Amino acid sequence: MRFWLFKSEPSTWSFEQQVAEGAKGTEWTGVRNYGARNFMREMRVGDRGFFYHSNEGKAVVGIVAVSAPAHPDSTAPGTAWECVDIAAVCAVPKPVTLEAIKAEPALGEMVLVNNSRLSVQPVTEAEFTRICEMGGLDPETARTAPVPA
DNA sequence: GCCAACGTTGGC
DNA sequence: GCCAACGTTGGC
Repeated sequence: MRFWLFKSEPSTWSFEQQVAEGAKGTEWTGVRNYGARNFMREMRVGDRGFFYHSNEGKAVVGIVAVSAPAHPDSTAPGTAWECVDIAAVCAVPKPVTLEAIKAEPALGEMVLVNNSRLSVQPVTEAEFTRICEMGGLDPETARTAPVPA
């Protein structure tokens, strides 16, 4: 299992909206960056990720799971762009802010810190674990809890 | 609202 | 294939 980070402006698509969509999940459409697309191609069903609110909140607010592998993005012309489907697993009890992430030495190598504009990013297992801890969420639960219906 | 960083586009 | 111009993102 690998770990990822999905970034969204809450005014466009929030974690609360993601939760409301349930286990089937939703297409993570709109990514128009080749690096981000390539990461989505590497994703497998069951991989876990963080849901990050950019601009407003600027914090990791939830855990998601990949519910469908990469497929053409129906909102893009042609088939050059792809997306995966993701489903909400659970909220992070204490959202982990960008400020807190930057202040944590163990997270200094995160893509979020070093390339803040990439909207889909890989996260290492160590980073995943540390952020769960900071957010008051048992990392084992974050990795293994089933997606609620 | 500003601006820096970055990715993409398009002219050469 | 290079690079300047431009648009967008996202933190501040």
